[in-house]
Amino acid sequence: MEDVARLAGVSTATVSRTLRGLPNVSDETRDRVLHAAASLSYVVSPIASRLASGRTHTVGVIVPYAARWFFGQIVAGAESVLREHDLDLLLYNLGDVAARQRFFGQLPLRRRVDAVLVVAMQFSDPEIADLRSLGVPIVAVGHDVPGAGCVRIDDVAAASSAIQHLLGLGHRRIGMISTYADQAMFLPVAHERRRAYLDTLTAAGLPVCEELVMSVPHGLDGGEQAMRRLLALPDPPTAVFAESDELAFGALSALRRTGRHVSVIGFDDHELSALLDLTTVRQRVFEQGVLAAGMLRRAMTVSDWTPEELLMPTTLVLRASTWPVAVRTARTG
Amino acid sequence: MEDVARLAGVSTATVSRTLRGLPNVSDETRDRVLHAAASLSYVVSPIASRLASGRTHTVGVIVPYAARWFFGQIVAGAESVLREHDLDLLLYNLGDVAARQRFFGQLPLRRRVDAVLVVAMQFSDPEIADLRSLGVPIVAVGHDVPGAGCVRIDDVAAASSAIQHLLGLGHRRIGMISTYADQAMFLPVAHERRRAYLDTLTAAGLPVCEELVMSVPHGLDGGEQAMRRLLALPDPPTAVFAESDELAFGALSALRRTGRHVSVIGFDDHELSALLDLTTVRQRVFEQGVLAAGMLRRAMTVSDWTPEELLMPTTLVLRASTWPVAVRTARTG
DNA sequence: CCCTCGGATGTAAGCGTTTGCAAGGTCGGT
DNA sequence: ACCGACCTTGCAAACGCTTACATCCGAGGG
Repeated sequence: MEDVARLAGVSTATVSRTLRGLPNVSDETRDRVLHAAASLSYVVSPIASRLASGRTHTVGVIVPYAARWFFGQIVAGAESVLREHDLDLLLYNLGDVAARQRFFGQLPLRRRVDAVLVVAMQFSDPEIADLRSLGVPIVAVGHDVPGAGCVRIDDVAAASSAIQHLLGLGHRRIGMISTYADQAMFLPVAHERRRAYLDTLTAAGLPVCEELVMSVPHGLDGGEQAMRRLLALPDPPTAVFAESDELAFGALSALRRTGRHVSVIGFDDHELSALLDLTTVRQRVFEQGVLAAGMLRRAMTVSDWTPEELLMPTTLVLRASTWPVAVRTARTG
Repeated sequence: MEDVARLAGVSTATVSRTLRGLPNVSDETRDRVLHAAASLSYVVSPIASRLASGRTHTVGVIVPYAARWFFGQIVAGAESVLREHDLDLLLYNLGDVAARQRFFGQLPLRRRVDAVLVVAMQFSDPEIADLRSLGVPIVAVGHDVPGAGCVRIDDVAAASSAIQHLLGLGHRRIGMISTYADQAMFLPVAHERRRAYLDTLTAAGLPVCEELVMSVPHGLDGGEQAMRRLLALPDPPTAVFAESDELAFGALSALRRTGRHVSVIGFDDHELSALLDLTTVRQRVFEQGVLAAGMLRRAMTVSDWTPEELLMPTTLVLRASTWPVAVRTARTG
């Protein structure tokens, strides 16, 4: 920077101001500095800049499973807007208990980020307190975190619409594939969607059969296993609601391999759902990442930011994996 | 840090040495410092540390499509080992031409990373020169970059084995779905796999029909579109080799919707390939990310590191999407 | 008993920016 | 011609560490 200053015949202070586009630099000086910088192919050292300014220009992103489709989309969405504003994104993948404990044990985000994005993770109160202690704004995607901004869908309403759809097709014995009992890392949506399932059935005057709710680890294998167990029941369901499309894929797989026919509805509208003709509840995932990043930016820029809440719409996407209950299986009208 | 030093009754230099685990600190002093740091819940400022030491503790990762399965796996694999060694990972998504031009225009990695990981991207000579000018070690995943380390599979051999499989099933009219002509961002593997396709057919004494090689944008839609065009040919292929599983999925979709029957073989062994019964060439993607990160670490640690090359094995995974050519379609033996 | 050597510790000079403050200049108003 | 307001620019003190170098000390060796 000194070299540039010398070449342009100004002080480093002016170079700094010019390069950051601050006002109060005359046009003529600005040109000279920019030329000097260009001719020396100089770029500011982000590190020194961060030290001096006290801003890290970085946001921490905490996800449970970075490699999973949903989280990949969120992160990609957030990345696209953060990148545009020259903000770095630091990804923390807390998929297993060990990683999580380490994370909260040493809190590596301290002094390191200007804001935090939490994606679909359920935290305990002390954990939330730890996060809060970072002293930076927090935005959550997919669920509420006390004191944090939030971009999400109405999980209960969306899941309920899925069940309504099945009810509308005449199904009365409806199963669910959930991950709610996953000890290692339960997702908040698991509980909301399960609750919606239970409440909607109850509201429809149907009995709730505990054995129809399977809890399995997330993923294809989980879905397959759950469906197999459902099929093995003495009185199997005629339709199944899966907490996510990936679970639904597994369910479809089990059905295909066993030659059985059960309506399946998923959740997310995964990029492959159309291919598999899966009826599902669509949410715009990438866009939620984009919006969350926008909110983060606001939180970092505006001095008196208060947590915002953004509710994204969902759509029921009808495909061939759900159909009216066969007359002979129907219990009632 | 001053506070810690005061509390422990030592100088900041000793605190620094202790906290970084350097030798030449007596056990007794070490304990005192650690206690002091703990009681003040002090952590070093990574930024100041980086400024002073001149090391960024960061590796830049350049991918063409962050949200795609393959790249997600690579990044997750790399992240898992980098995180373990407290290295930050800075993701650059150069999916479109604009992002790419911006990237090479301002080279935001300057002064910002200690190493670079390039994932399956083809660069022009000037672009490679730009990367080199960063003065840090470079490791590529999925293909060679001159002067860089490399973790990859033998694409030609692997693709060739796919074709051999089809030939072995008696197929003589074999199509290919490729992305080689994608102007925006061609992947190096597109060329290698296409070349393997052409060479293997030629070596088998078969004529190469240009019209059997479809180039489409990557993704499900691309695969579907390509298969539709292949099916529309006067003399359609009896088998198709897809550059990636995602393209193959699209192809399967087209087949299902049109009710036609063509053997399809993919490449990658995507997590959903088993579900769709897709025969494919398996490569261990996540693991390549892990290994690449390990190589990066070596490159950053060892002073006289020279580019290494790691070749990963691939496996042909036989499933139900390929079958012997029907007698009536067979042209020869 | 003196000298040397090596390990433990302290001192202080950076690392490359940002930014509060002060200085100098310009310009319009009176 | 003078004054104040405003704009441009420079000065220099942070920012919070790392690290080369100096210092001190006790232990061995001669």
